[in-house]
Amino acid sequence: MNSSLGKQDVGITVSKKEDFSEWYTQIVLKAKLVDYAPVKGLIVLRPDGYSIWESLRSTFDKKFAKNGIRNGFLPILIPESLLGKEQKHFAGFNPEVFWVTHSGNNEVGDRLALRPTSETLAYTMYAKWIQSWRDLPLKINFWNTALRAEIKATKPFLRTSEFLWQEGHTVHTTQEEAEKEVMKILEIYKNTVEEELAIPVTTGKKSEKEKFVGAVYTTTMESIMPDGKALQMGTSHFLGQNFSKPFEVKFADKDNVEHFAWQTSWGVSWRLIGGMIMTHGDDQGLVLPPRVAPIQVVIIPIYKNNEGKEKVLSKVQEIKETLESADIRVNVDDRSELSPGYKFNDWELKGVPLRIEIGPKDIEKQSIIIAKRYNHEKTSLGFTEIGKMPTILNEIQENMLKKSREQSRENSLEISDYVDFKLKIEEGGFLNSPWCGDPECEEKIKEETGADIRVIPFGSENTDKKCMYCQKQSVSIPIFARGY
RNA sequence: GGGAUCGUCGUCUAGCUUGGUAUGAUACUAGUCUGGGGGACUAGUGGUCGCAGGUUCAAAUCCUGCCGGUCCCA
Repeated sequence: MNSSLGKQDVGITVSKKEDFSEWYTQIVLKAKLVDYAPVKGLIVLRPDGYSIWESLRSTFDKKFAKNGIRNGFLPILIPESLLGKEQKHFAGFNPEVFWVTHSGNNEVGDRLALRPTSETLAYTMYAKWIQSWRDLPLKINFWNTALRAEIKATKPFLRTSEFLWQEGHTVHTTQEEAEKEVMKILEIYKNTVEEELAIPVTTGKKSEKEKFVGAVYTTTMESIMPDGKALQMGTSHFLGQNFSKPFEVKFADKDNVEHFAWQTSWGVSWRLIGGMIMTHGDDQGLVLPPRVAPIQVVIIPIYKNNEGKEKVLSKVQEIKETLESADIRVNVDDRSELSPGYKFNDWELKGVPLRIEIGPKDIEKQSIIIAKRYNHEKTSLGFTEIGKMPTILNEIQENMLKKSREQSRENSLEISDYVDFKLKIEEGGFLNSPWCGDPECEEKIKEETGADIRVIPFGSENTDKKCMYCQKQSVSIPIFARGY
């Protein structure tokens, strides 16, 4: 372990294939995305991690705004009386709620929950703000954190007691309009995750058993990770009137009759970052899609002791300015105390999508060396072609999505036979298998195989197959998998 | 929910069985030489041994409790 090779301590010491869990932990820590906080289950997001989140946030904000959604902010404390107003909702969240019971030395009257989610609080406010159909639709998004106590098996980004997310809450006059909104949001989620993070997702509905507590139904997007486990990437819920009734979110319609409103809620969290790390990372470290990379291009100048140094550095400066004027995020690694080889490894660990090497030899040849992070391809590029860099970055982005699409396709199977199912689930992956719709079969399958229904893909309903468990007529072909 | 395992300079680690004030590497600082895949030499800096009790003349080491990390299985 502590061999004389110091390099083993700096980089990733296990392989993704052989020890996935340990590999993931090393990446998030060594690429300096996060560190552990002093309290169990909580993490600190460092600048390289946070800027990925900021990038996602700004993309979502633009798309939300285009869809008429504005941002607001809600406080973190919710009184117990409010949280308990919708009973199923409360029962679902209660086991993992952190409670504030004191202010200073005094006990508080009504216990205060650190928000596990904000439906109850948001809708208390909405009830005050909405009187007429003219006040609708009301569409507000909240960027905040949610707290849900995770006692065991915490993992940075994937399972922590506090997580960064956005929660959107919309109110509509009709069921149709609300349901349309649910789908619209899911569409925004899907194309953002695929375009920005280069992770393919499957969209559809959750089963009754897996839906959001309090929702009429939940739509979801699911991804398959390289270790064969499923990761829920985001959900968009149709709440119907389940919350508008207890919270009295009512409006007077054009005919002056009072109606309960129709609602939606939806969210994605920093779990998306975890999915990105798992999907693209390799044994050298993190691999970032260009669109979310804090640094897209790193330039490493190479020179022999002053000889040619000036020439190299001035060319580097010139290239840097060219790239910056094309809106590329560039960093020049001019640390003099480190060798070029060290820098190569260092930036690979951090996942920078493209590296430029430039030294005296290149100056002579009027070209630079470019190395792509995601496929380790190293080629040379003439000075005159540097303007192509934005195109090259776009190609990297697209190819990363293509590559991960292939990966997920390879990890998806259609299985109709339960014996076969039990065998294949051990290898992980998405198994598309017919199901009768009975929660009892779902439960039994979960018990016997550890796999649950991740998503019932749109368009997989109405099959002519038999339920793989009970052999009755099936109603859909859900994706079963073991999940995070 | 069940089980296993770990915590010693920033990082990795020796020492723990058999108590006597902590070893080495790397990193860091300064300088010289280097520089195209984790460089070399010289000289330095850095640790209340996770925390709190207990046993003892004496605790990194033994005992108890707590905190935190990791992995496996439901």
